[in-house]
Amino acid sequence: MKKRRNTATQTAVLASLQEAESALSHEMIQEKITAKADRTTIYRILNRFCDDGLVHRIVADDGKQYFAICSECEANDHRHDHFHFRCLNCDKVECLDQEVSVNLPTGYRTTNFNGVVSGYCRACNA
Amino acid sequence: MKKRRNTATQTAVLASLQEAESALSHEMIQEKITAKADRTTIYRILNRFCDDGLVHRIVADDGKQYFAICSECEANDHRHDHFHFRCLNCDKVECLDQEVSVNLPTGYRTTNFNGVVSGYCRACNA
DNA sequence: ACATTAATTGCAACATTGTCGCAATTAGAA
DNA sequence: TTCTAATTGCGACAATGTTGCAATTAATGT
Repeated sequence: MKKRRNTATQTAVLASLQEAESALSHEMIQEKITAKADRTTIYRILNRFCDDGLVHRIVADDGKQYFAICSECEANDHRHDHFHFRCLNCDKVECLDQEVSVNLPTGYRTTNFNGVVSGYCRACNA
Repeated sequence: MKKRRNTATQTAVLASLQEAESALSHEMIQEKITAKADRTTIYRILNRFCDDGLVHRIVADDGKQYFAICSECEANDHRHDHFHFRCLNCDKVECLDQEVSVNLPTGYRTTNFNGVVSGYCRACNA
């Protein structure tokens, strides 16, 4: 693993993800952190977090990337084979803790799982 | 359902999807069809096909949209709750016929399923 | 065959998302 | 403090997808 430094922006991004109860897009993060930081920097920080296995990336069905802390990954060998739910109204992306195993044809090798279900969450479903 | 017309481009796009053994991105379609057509037109045709339930849209983990004919949907009430596999090397996106049911928290309503697994297909895995 | 009407197209412009190169900062170690 | 490499900010860029609007054109009726 490459050597890392501690910077204010980095800490702020991490904190925003830790406080969040759902996955955050780059835009949401930028709005959350008070310290002003360049768009590019935040993207780079997030990519670094992903590389380091600190955070995992979800590509939702809006084509956008969302990021969430790997809360239980340290323990269980870093699997992200669970679904996420994206609310079409409030844009919240949250984890559904339902592990899924996908059967692949022989000879296939998988490196990434990305399952997103979208619809309306309880708050927005009224 | 809105009234539709038959045009050459539309037919060509549909044919390219029917001939394909996998889901196609807009770009792949444009390369496949001989008739020259504007990028915008193809996007609009594909959106129309989706609206009409002729085709379904997959958003892969590269953030791009892929389109595939609804082969078995006429019959079984139009569910797309199966996974797709995207090869990181040859970019092919194919259906995995494994139906998945996702358990949602109460009060949630889902309108769209989007499951993509990526990795290397048999041909590219060598 | 012709006229009418509305669906479709092409073009330009635009928004958004995400990445990259490069010079300037800056955290952490010596 | 000094050095080195990680990080940042800025600008530019690529890619994807959408929209407005004028021009075509397929399908319908006469």
